[in-house]
Amino acid sequence: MFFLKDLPTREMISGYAQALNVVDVQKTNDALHMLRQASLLIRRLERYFASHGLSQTQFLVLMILHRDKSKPSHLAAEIREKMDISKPVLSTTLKTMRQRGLILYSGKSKDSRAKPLQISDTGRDLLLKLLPEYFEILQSG
Amino acid sequence: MFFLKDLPTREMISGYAQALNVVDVQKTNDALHMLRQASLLIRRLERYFASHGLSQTQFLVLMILHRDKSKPSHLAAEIREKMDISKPVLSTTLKTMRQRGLILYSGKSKDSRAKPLQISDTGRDLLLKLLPEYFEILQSG
DNA sequence: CCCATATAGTTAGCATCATAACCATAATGG
DNA sequence: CCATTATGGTTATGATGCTAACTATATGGG
Repeated sequence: MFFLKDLPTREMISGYAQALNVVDVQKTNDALHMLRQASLLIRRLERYFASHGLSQTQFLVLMILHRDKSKPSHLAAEIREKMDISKPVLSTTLKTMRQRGLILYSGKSKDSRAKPLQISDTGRDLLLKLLPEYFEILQSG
Repeated sequence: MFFLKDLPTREMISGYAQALNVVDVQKTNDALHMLRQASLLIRRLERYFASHGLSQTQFLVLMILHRDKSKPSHLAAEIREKMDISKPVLSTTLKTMRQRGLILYSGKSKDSRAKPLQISDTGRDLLLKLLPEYFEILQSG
């Protein structure tokens, strides 16, 4: 997250520019504004997810499981290919989601280390319930 | 942070659109791309700060203290007016920064609850050392 | 066949964020 | 002038993220 309320003005960036080899003042300014906008949006999304007991990560896992219908089950490793997130975090996230009944483990793999999992009906229902306002928030920016 | 690697395509959003009253597919698409771009950028910045033992929040506090030279000292409450951050987080952040010698408490206030603080020479030196690459990363987007 | 290396997933320890509740002092106003 | 309310700051607790180190199974070359 990026929490600065009053961004450096272009004049200020220009001030730094002389001393610091800032090549492109406009680009720097744009990047700072993007960070601020995105942070505000993410915060709104997180608040929304939290109001339904989900973290953003949990929501995204549901999205991934729901939208890829090419397979009946998925592995944590496959989810991780679609989500920039560390292995331990995904591991504990999935554990939490299983405890809440949002996903379930089933199916066998040739690889006995792997643990195939699927979205549950509960998970699917929750996701579908959240989607409309999710898109609304995305569009509100 | 927003960690989805493969964003929903416009076709996919359009698919949802019918069922979910997504008014503006383009806007939704743009918002998702902005989230992804900003997340990647923030991650790069955080990695950079971390390589110098700072969190993003600590860096921003240094920026605020350094750029506002209108006062010799600042209060936590004043910093908070410039940074969307909760009171406890700022409190512990400042505590950490003081232990590391990046800021120091001094000066008296009429209000005996308040604790005026300033950036230290160490803090200023570190900030100035980090600024060039900070701007470089911002421009690299 | 077996040892080295890679991979699936978990556990441990730490940092950072949030909210809620708290202490202490200021300010206000009947 | 004292009770209420507001404000500056801290502490407690819990969620989520990270890296490092671990277990266990697969895989591949000698």
